[in-house]
Formats: sequence, C-alpha cells, structure tokens
Amino acid sequence: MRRKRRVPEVVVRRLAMYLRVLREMDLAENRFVSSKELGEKVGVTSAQVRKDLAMFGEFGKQGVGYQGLFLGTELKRILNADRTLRVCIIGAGELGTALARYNLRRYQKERDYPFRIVAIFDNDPSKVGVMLDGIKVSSMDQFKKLVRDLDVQIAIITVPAQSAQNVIDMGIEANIKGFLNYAPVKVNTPEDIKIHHADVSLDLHQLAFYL
Amino acid sequence: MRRKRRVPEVVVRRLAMYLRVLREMDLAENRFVSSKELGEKVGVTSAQVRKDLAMFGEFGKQGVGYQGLFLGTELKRILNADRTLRVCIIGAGELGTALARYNLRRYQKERDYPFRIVAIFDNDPSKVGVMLDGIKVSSMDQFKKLVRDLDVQIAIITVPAQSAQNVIDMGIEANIKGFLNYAPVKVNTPEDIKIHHADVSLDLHQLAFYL
DNA sequence: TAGATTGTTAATCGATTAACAATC
DNA sequence: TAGATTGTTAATCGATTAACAATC
Repeated sequence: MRRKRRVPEVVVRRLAMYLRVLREMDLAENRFVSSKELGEKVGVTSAQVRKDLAMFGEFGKQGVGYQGLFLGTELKRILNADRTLRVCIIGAGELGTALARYNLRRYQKERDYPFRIVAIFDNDPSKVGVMLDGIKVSSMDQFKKLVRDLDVQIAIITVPAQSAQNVIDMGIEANIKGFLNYAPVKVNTPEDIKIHHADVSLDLHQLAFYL
Repeated sequence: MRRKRRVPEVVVRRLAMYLRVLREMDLAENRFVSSKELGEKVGVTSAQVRKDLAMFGEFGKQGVGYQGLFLGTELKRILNADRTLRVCIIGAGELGTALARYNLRRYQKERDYPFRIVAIFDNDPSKVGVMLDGIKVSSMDQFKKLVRDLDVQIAIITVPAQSAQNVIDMGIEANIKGFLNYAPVKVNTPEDIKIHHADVSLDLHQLAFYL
C-alpha cells in the first residue's frame, strides 16, 4: 500500500490516542462523540481530529459527531490493530524482561490489546531456556526459524548498543518490518523498514533541556 | 529563560544525538568534525546540523568544521548535561525497577552519563524498604521530603494509568519540572511543566500501521 | 592561493489552524 | 426548522532544504 507511506507518523500516533480515549469511554451503543470532545481528551484541536480522520474517509455525521463504537472499530482497522500482532523481544536483560512481562500482562488484562509477545531471544547461555511468564527464552540460533514459525511481525530491541545493528539486520533478513529500538544508537535500515527509537536517555535529555 | 521556550523539541532531540555521536568518536584534541560528517552519523542533512547549532551560537570555523571536543562541551552545556541530574522513579513495578537498574548501570559505566537515579517510590508495603542496586524503595509518604532533600529534578512515572495524574500532581507540588511518563494515559499539566510520553503501546501502534 | 565548510538567507515543503458551506 | 458539527478549503505557521557569500 503506497498510500500509507504518505501518512505522517504524528498522525498515526494521534490515531492511536483517539482509539485509547474511545476505549476508556466505555461506549454505549448510541453514544456519539464530537471532534471537540475527542480533541479535548487527547490534547489537540477539534480541527486536528477531523483532519486526521479525513485522511482515511468519512466517519461522522454533521451536527451529531462520530458514533463512538463505530469510530473505534474503524480506527482499529486503520491501525492494523483489529487482529493480534505478534511481537518478539531481542535481548533478555533488565529492560527486555520488564517489557516482556509488561506487555504480556497488558495482553492478558486489557481486552483488545493487540500486541502479543510470542518469543524472547538472548545469546547468553545462562538466560536461554529460562521461562518468563510462560515464554521460554530462546537462543539467537533459533531466531530465523522461530520468527517464521510464529509469524513475528515486530521486534523490540533491548540488546546493548553495539549489538543493535547486527540483530536488526538479522530481523530484516527474517522478514520483520517494524522495530522498536531501545538501544542508544542509530542503526541503518532500508527504506521499507520502519524503525522507532525509544531511547530513554534521549527522552531524559529532552526534559533536562527545559529545566 | 524565555529563550528556551522557542526551541522545538525535535531540535533538542537532535542535539542530544549529536552529543552521543561525538562521545562515540573518541576525540583527539585537534579532531575537527564537519556538519556533513555529523549529519551522516545521525541521519540528517548537513544543513540541518548547522541550522540546529546556529540557534545557540557559532561553534565552527569556515573551511574546517567544528572542533569535536569543544562542540561536545558546548552541547553538554546547552542540554544542561554538564552536571549530574537527579532523577527519581515513581512506581517500583516491572518497568520501574528495570529502568532504575538500567539507568544506574549506565550512570556507573558511561563517563558523562548525566542522569542519576537517586530515589525510587512505591506505595505497596511489600516493596517499600526493598533495596534495588543500592537504592531503597521509599513510601510515597516520604516523597515530598526526599525530593527536596535529594534535589530531584526529573521523575520517571511507571505507575498504573489510573495513578499517573495523581503522582504527577504530587511531583509538581514537590517542584519537579520534568516528567517522563510511561503510563498509557494523557495527563494534564501546567504550561511550565515539561512532560514526555514514552508509552510503549503508542510506539508499537506506530510500527503496526506501516506493516 | 585554492578548496572546503561555515553561518545565514531565501525557497520549499509540510503540518496546523481557521473558517465555512453542507447537512444531519 | 434551528442548532450543531462535520468535511474541506484557504490561510497561517513552522520546519527543512537549497544555495551561496564569507572566510578559514
């Protein structure tokens, strides 16, 4: 879908926030929500909400607003979140195991949480075989095979900075298209690969600047 | 400093990346770095690098580039990272303890890592008193006092979504100006407070969209 | 000097906001 | 119908890129 290439990341992020707000609203069948209301809960203008949605179609009724349940369903579809997305974690250190547990719990508890951790990888022999909330840590030797068998679509990278490029290259070779990189390093990826940097220290720097 | 209000967040983020790249370069005294070289390593154009730096002064020499060590020092100063910044973590669950350990280790290992975890808070009595890499988990009863005594400047929020607004309000009252919020919820803050949302599920949604 | 690269201005691009006709 | 709110166009704002004179 070439179309999707033209959707700015910031719009996608806001769509996910609209969806979250709708989920929290506990919608009755006929509850309508206006762009004003949605905007206020997310912290953007009503024009922004309408503009964002307009990129994907017409979802509202003039004078009335958006039927909450319907808009939620549509947003899920747009975000590819209307089915379970299979995620692996590469790097079973502190951060990797915490993110695994965190996501597994959300997947169990939250109806509709679409991200499911299906595999965890680490090369440290002392970690391989350890069970984490029902998921066994696997060696990177098994990586390509398991990614294929489990149909993994997204990888969360929590390896040391110096290994990040290498494991992401392996992920690309195994046909993973999306990476969430917690390693504090820039990695090079082809055009068609989506990588998001979630570097804690960059976030902290951003706060420190405004102190 | 009113000036700082006008610096876009994305510029601050890039400054932090320039600094990281400079650190990795292991600079000799007279090593000069061009905007082209810096841009390539960070993944932006040379014009962008020069524009970003120009917001804060003149740091280079025509025909030569930027003296690496000098630019590094200046960037640290601009980013408020030329001193140790004291950070607390609120919420000693999976994610909170992992982020505490992760940051403490970086602080120990990386020369110049400016963020030091000085306190961890949780209200669960079974967690209060537990030691985490040399730091004792404290009850929220102690929050205001400890934040003042330890001069905490930044808080990392890893409490459940429904508690986030409340603990951030407490942080603001204790004079903390910067919050890194991992809870998947929008919180309201006054103008002069800086809050950065590091919601894992938003990042994953962003990747899922482009699958 | 000749070659290189800065700092900065102007041009371009893209995203946000404002405004309003259409219409429920 | 009258009031409200959408979808969309036009205006504004802001950030990125291109270009180049200044100068090391």
